[in-house]
Amino acid sequence: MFQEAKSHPNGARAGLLKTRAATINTPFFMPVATRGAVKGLEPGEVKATGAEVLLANTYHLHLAPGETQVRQLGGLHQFARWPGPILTDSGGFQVFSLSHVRKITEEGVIFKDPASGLQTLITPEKSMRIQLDLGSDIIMAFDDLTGLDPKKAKVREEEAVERTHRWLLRCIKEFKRLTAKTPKAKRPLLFGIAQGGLNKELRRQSVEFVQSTEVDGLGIGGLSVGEGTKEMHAMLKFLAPLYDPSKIHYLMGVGEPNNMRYAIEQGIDIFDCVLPTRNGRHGSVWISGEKKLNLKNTSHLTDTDPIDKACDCYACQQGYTRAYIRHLFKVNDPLGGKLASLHNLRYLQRICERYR
RNA sequence: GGGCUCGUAGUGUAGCGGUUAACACGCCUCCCUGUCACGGAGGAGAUCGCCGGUUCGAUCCCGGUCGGGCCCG
Repeated sequence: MFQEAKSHPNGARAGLLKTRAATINTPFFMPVATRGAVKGLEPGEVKATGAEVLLANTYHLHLAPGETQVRQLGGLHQFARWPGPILTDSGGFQVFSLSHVRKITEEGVIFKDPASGLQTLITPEKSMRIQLDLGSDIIMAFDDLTGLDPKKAKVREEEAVERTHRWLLRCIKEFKRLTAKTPKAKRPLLFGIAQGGLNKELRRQSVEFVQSTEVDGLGIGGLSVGEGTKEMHAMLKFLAPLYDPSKIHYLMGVGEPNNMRYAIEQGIDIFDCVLPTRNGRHGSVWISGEKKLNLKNTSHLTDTDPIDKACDCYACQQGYTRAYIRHLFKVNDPLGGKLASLHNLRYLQRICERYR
């Protein structure tokens, strides 16, 4: 359940999201723990960056170790030692990101696991079951996400939006069936996802449709998939007045600092993104002044500054120099990626904290 | 002293009588948005040990020379 506490003339708002695991202040950013871990980081380290909710992935955890295994081991919270809320992505994004190894039908999506070669059918119903088995606190509807292929975009986009809506109804039905006996306070939340690519009319219809259902939150999907910043911002601005203020608004996959700020001022409450951790592991960090720094660059060979003098993250506070972290990257020590990840995560958390 | 073998980018290796000499690693720069991802894309870098010969043309063939390695005395 979401409760708006205050809003700012700039469009940003702060509030509380009540989940069965904890009540969280919004806006917030979720680090991505696809397979149950924020790559290379322990839960305590992630928490220390200010993160309170983690995002895990239905498809990846279904493949390994499997939801039955996770359930038998006490659920994802127990398994991964993260007591806070966990949001699970439905596997819908993999319809897009693994588009070369999947086939969409009305029933669901057949994925071919590139590692084992095994084929798996994920349907809206199955996605609900997996997420409940995992023990997720915020369950995402299974959606159909298109890319931005300019040739097929229009037809495919309409089809994707309509299918996403049909699948949402199936998700809700299955979710209700499976949680019928669960007391309301112990039930996870269910978020629906609006699609529509860069088509405003489709987007409007989709947002309105999703908000008209019984979902607890509205996910904005299908952005940050290759469109330019201008297009994305224009869409966020267009959508802002359409949101139901009593619902929470989750912009899926966005986490580039500028985009996040912009989105918060367009009424967005939740974010997730792989950028802070993936970029971190690849040596790229954000520093004050909206700058990006590549720690692997030779210019840091003898650089005794911390990543960012103004930063309060663990890596900067410990006094690790850019020269040292560069060295770690050069010799392939995972500590480099870890420190940079912690730094980037903290950078995004500070943005959210300021808005709160 | 005799025989054999090797010498090509920072390193390790390909290669072939014929236009810009290949590959891996390393190096440099950029990229990454609901994670197939310690990943991806570009780039710099070699007078092919040296001298001479054969040839229309030599990194490649021949001779010499220098350097490394192995074997026999």
